[in-house]
Amino acid sequence: MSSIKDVAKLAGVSVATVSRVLNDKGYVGQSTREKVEKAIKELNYKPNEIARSLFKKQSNTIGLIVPDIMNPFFPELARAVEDMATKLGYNVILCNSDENREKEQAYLDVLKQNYVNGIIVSSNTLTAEQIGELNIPIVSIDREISKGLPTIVVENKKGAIIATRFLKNKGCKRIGHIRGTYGVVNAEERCEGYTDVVAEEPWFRKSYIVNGNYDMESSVEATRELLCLHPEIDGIFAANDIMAMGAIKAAYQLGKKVPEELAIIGFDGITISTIMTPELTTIAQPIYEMGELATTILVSLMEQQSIEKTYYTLDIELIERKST
Amino acid sequence: MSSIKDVAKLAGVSVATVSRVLNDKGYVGQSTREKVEKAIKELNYKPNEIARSLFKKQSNTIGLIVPDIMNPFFPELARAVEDMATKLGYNVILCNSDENREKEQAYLDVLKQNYVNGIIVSSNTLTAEQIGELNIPIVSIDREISKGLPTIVVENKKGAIIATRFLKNKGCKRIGHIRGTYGVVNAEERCEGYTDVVAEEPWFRKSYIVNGNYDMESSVEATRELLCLHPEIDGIFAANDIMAMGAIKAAYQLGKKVPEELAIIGFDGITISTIMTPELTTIAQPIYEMGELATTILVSLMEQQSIEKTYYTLDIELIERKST
DNA sequence: TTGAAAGCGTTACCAT
DNA sequence: ATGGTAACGCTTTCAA
Repeated sequence: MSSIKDVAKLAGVSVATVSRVLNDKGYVGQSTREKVEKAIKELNYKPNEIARSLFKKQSNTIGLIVPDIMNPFFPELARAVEDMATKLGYNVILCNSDENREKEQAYLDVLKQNYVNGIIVSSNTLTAEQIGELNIPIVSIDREISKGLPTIVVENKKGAIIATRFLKNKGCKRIGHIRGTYGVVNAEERCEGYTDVVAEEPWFRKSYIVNGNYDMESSVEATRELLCLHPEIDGIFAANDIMAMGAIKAAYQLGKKVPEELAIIGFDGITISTIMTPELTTIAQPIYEMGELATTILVSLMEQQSIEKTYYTLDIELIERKST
Repeated sequence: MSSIKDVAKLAGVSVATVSRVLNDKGYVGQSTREKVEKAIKELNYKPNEIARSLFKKQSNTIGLIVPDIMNPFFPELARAVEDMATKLGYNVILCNSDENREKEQAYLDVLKQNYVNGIIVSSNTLTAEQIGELNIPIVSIDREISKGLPTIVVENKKGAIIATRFLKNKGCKRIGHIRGTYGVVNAEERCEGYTDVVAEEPWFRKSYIVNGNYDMESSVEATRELLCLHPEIDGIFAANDIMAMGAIKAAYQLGKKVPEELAIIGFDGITISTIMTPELTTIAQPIYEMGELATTILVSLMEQQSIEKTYYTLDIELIERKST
């Protein structure tokens, strides 16, 4: 790989001059510029980003930390972040924290050591102080960390309320809930929303709520338990789509017809939920938009542009399909 | 952030000494080492990876370029690569090429400019020469680029043959094929396998093969066309699971029962294929193993360890579930 | 308008 | 056993 020195030598100028044309900064004569450009092309020279980063203390990169890359929600989000980041001239490093505090901290260190300009994170272990110490722009997505931090979330509670009410209006007499991962903010909020709606029902008991881990397996398991314990259940609100899909599967295994005997509604609106049979009814988040918005805000922060607002609560939308 | 100089100053030694204890290289006295370690802890010092990379011309990072991060196959692969890379002490940068030549080239440049130690790529536009020019270890996964290059693939043709024969043995009289993306090697191979089995059938015509793009939408579309043109079809081999899921959906829309009136088999064995209703019969690739193997091989290459073999054709496995 | 040189944070070589 | 220093490839300040 040729370096700036090679270009300078070939063009018969100093490296300073080459740097100037590279960055379009400072004065450089027309003919000199042409010479340099010719040399660059001839050598197929590409600036060394590492050296640049060392000097600038910035690497033109943003980090994206997600808790579970196997949940389609996050690839969809990642896709949006990547698209927007590319558009704005940044690269993205995708990190999978596995919902694990140590891994997350390790990635944070790595990102910092690699001079990322900013980080988008979906975390429930990170605290506001930790972020403060990091001393680099961060936006939180999908999960609120602290009211004061730049954040993109949706109205989780409201969504859960809509979902549960919807089930009720559909005629469900007994509604169960598959909770999201214990300790995750949005899981709490969605559970609260559900509870708000059913708390007053005479039939309601704590055991109508079972724990899942936002993944399929745990949901199949949880749903089976739930349905064995409460065979009278005729409606389930799952805290995300993957778990809703797991619930459908469990219902199928137990010989319950969806939606005839059991209505199921999810949360997220991931693309894949449309190809289930039956297609999944869900509370859809504007996933792509969330990713774009997070990126835009982060970049504004990084580039110190003043922005009106950094905490966004996006709206969700009930999409009725065939599982209810 | 504190630098090596700060540590040296605090410990009352030279930066060279600090570097020695950091890397456990060269002589350093016991008491000196302790002083330095104390200073490191006190300052919470973390070496600057960028500076390290600049000197070493290596960034302790491997690049992973995939064509479509929305297809669950690739997150699963990415997950395996990431796990193994972390285990071996490397970070991974995930890039989504979108099956697009320019994006791919751009990422290749970016990775190179960032001194990645090696790259794992799933590509059908990349040529052997391009890779040679890159002058950095590369392993190709999921798609063969050239026989001479380190490669992890599966027996695509054999898998396709097994799939098609299986449909035949199940009693299907007319079998159609949803092809993968045009121009992608494994799509060709899978199509060949299918053709091998049905070519001699009296009913067979070219129009039993329709084109999909390895994604859901295109497959729904293609399947509808196929079934309208050939309503007599009672078996479909889709070149990947996502398209098989699309086919199930299309069948459902057209009022065809799966598997009673139409058997459908996919290819890949992605996790999500188990939660369809009906669960998808598929030719499963050992996805996680492929990712691990690719990473192991790449790292061996990077660390110049001699390795016996670099071209791996892994075996596939027919998993019979409910869609056939 | 251009060039020389310092500096970014490391590592490794050469002295001592 | 330890320290000084050149070098990695770039940007920017200061002089000319």
